[in-house]
Amino acid sequence: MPRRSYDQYCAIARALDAIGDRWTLLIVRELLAGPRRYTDLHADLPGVSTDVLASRLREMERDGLVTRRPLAAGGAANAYELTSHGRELLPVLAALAAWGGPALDDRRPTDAVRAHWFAIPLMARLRPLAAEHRGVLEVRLPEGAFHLLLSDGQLAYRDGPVEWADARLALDADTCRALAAGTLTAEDAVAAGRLAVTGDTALADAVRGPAALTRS
Amino acid sequence: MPRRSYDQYCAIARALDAIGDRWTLLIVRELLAGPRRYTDLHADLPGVSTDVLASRLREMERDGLVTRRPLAAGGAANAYELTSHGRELLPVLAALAAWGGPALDDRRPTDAVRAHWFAIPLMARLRPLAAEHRGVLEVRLPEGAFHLLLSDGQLAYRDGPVEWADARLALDADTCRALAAGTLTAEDAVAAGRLAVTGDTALADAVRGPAALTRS
DNA sequence: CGGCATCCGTGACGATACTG
DNA sequence: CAGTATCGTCACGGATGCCG
Repeated sequence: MPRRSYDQYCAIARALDAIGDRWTLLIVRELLAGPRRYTDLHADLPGVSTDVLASRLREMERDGLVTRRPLAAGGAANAYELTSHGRELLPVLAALAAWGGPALDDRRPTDAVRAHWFAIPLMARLRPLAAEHRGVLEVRLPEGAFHLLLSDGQLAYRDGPVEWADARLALDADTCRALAAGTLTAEDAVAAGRLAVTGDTALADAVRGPAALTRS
Repeated sequence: MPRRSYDQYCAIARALDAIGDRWTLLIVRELLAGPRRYTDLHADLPGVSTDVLASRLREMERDGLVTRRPLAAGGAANAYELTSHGRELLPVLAALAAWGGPALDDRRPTDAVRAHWFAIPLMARLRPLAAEHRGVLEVRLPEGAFHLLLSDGQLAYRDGPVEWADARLALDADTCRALAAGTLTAEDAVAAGRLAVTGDTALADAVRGPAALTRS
């Protein structure tokens, strides 16, 4: 809850009391990729000032969204991690991503880009796949890599590449945007040389197949 | 988009650029109940200052979320109405309501209450009903009334009572909260005298029946 | 070097008063 | 009724400094 509460007996207003402040939901987006350190967060949230980031993390800890854990005994390094209450914000971020996706049609020169920012939009389209497969799907973009964890219909993502993956995608940001938007199918992207799918697992075959990543 | 953009090539950041400002999503919540005038909005958004409300409406009009329409020729009265782009924010509000619902467990004496603020949480639980029935469902609380429009799986809500309804619910705010949270079934609420369902239509029977408004 | 705290300029916010 | 004008306060963003 921010300094200024809406003071309304309304579920939406209560939610906005907790996560309506500037940067808060973007911090959740970062922490959904796994535990991160202060410096990592600051690097992947271009534009946030140091004091605002520290202040938000403190508020989120107080509100039970985030826990702070020392990385090494005696060291000053902390890892910030979402609580289960914080992870439950994924549907909120997914809804926001679905609504804001079309606004990615114009890419401004001032825009920062990180690979894992495409994880949530992609997850929305991979949900049917997650119901039938489990495994690790790595996604490589020129800007970096992230990987998706599929198991029992559950989906999660982590930042960075991974040593072993059931399937790997290689593509650029615009292709990733088009796949997530449903304006491009994986088959068409492969045929156009914009997407490479590697791996000889069932998951890799499923990603290549016509059932996944179809046009919306 | 606010004066301060996040400048991130990310669907979530783009969405927050458009609707992340204070009060914006609550204005959407109000306008989802149908076209409203400035004074109506101001009355149902306790705490918002007049200039901020006017400023938000201007920004939302510029961003294509809202249209302004003169009510009478020559009169100064305008009606603000959501565009289809604005109405597509309903899933975002539904996700926020689902996440923020548990926070309604503590009702603070400073909290304002409006009946139609329960519409979105209730709609989430009535979605299966909307797939099978069409009609108008009025909900009366001590604080006021609203009604839900069901047709072909679509759900919408309007503020205020309605002349004719297929079914009417009468209950208090806490019962409504419990029904929306899934901690109370309609059958139990009727048995406890906390809920009255009137109407002799199929919709009324369905609301009374065990299939709708069950425990979560 | 990571993790903030402090200072400062700008702008957003909230309350009140006022106007066509 | 439907906003605009004014003003004090606070939040934000940028830069810098401190301290283990």
